[in-house]
Amino acid sequence: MKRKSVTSRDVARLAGVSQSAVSRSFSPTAKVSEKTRKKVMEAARELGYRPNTIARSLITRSSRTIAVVTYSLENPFYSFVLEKASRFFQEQGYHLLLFFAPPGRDFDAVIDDIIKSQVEGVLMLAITIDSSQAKAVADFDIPVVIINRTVNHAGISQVGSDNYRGGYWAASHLATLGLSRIAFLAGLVDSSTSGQRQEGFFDGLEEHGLTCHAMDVGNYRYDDACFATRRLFSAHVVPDGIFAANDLMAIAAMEIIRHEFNLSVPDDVSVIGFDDMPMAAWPSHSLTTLRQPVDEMIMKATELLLAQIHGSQTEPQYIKLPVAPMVRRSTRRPARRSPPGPVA
Amino acid sequence: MKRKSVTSRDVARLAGVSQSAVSRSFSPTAKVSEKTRKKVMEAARELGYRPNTIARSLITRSSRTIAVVTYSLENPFYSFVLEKASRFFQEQGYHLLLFFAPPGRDFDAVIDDIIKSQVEGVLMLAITIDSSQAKAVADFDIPVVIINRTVNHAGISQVGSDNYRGGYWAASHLATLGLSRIAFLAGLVDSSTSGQRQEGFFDGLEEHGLTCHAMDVGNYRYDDACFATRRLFSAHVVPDGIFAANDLMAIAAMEIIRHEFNLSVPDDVSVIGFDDMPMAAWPSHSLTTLRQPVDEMIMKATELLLAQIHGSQTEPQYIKLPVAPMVRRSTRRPARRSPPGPVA
DNA sequence: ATGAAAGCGCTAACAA
DNA sequence: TTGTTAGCGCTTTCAT
Repeated sequence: MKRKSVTSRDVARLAGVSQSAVSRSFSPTAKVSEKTRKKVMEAARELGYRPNTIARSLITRSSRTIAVVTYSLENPFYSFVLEKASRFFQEQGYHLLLFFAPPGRDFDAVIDDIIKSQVEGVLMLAITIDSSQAKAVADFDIPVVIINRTVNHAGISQVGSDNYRGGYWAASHLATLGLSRIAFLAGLVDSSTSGQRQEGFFDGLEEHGLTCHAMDVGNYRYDDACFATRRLFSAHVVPDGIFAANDLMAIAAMEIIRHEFNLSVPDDVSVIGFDDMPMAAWPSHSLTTLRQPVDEMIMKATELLLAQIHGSQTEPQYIKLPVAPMVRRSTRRPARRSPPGPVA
Repeated sequence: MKRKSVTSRDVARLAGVSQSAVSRSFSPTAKVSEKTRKKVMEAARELGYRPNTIARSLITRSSRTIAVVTYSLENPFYSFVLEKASRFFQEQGYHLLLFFAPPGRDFDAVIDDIIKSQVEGVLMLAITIDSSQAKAVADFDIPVVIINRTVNHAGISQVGSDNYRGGYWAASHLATLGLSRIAFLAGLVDSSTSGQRQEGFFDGLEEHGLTCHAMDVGNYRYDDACFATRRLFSAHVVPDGIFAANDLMAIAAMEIIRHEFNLSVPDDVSVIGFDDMPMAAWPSHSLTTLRQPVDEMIMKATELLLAQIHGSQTEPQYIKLPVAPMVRRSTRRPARRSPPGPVA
């Protein structure tokens, strides 16, 4: 049945019905007699007919397509989010258009591309956009939900977790361990997440009468985090605690600390990450980290986007979910306190 | 300029030109006077006009869209491939439609979906399809390239690496190390890759007068590989060498061997993987593995798909690239041979 | 170089 | 229930 393009007209002709009868037969809600539908389906099968989704989209002005935008999949946290969210939308009958943010900051072209492609919604994964870009999309009435990044321009729904409190907890935990040379390994410098985690971290240190001993930037990437760690540990006085703005960088730091500087984690250096990606729990790493409720984030984000598409939710939402500390073996045991019994 | 839908007619009216002039102005190849184009662009900007890609696709019958199909992104190897290939197509001006294979074997619905969406090509990542499914797509003259899986039905281009020789090398290497209880950790049982690696592995063992000591299945997944490893090491006689059909499973095996059975890799057990994903080189794992030339695979696959789309390459290609052994520290040093000098 | 007109393949009124 | 008709927004002849 190899034919270049079988249209509903061809099917109609073969089935001896009108072209609109064919259209109706392929619409689940339309009312067609069983007899007609059967004839149509038979003819369709014989010709190998498939309704042309593009033509349908043009007239219904609904593409049933959602754009997902991400900047990289190096971090397994985001490939996980991508897969989960995609499967969700796929189950809901949506198609997924995937966009990668280009290396530079030239994001406008992608925004333009997204608008032209007539998607019904946009899901952004950790994409930092500025307010003019946000406005460009909003002006086209395309619902947008952004995961794990906040943008100052209102009008865009955001789902994230409590980065500030996460950073604060990290500082408190390291301080309570009795450490004093605590360093921060930052993510992408212009990302809201890294900024908020840092802020909470600094405030937490201050609360314990400490200041940040050193700081470097790993751009949320493995390689960059390795370089940053080498710099931190080439200093005259090396850190005894590190808070990295995500797990990937935390693991990179541990690799370097252990295998290049021959120091022990956690005996010489305690390390804390952020995300709790699956790998963080692998025994080799056993990384103490802040768990982002990723399933809940995905659920909220996808449902929110769908609600906005269906018009049942017009106000943008700003959802901040709590993070949960996962204490594992990359941080040392707390300093000995007075025992519970009578003092010795 | 928030308007629900600005069409080329609206722009034409404002610019005082015909609708076709607008269309031409947005087509790089069309011949329009500079004056007209300027007027049009001005009006377009003022109204916030964006050409409707869907309408364009309908008439040009070219969607400039490619479908990428994958079954999971748990394995970083595939998120890497996905990202690289996507960026390539994006740079070539194509859109990417992302499909995940459903959990069960019900792949027909996805195939149907892909055909209906009028994509110009399909890139399958490690997707096992049967010949009827392959035929369904081929009948619609949609070019397909499969990465890392072979399908028996001809007519579909395939890009992979030499799984058989990889398996053979793994067996030889372990045998040369003087090991004798060598086990195989299989991937997805119905995948061609796992089968071919196993075949080469078994033949390699036989060549050295060995047989496979034990075998289990890890489905290419981390968790399943952990379970499989536990079973292998709960046996009366435990393996002293393992060849896993991919890196992810090999690393899982090492985690279990080291941290649950307190054995040493490589002193007690040597482990070999397949893929050489970036993580394999991390010092903690330092996994001996077979490197798949992933960049080359992506390049070949994307170029091949493009060539088929443009009609310059009609015959399906079957490309098998060589793999390269990467010897790291998860396999022990070779057994001492007679020294190069005079025998002691 | 420009405008008028004819569709691309489909859905959705409207009649019958 | 069915067929007829009118577009969806665009590209592309064909005259001018």
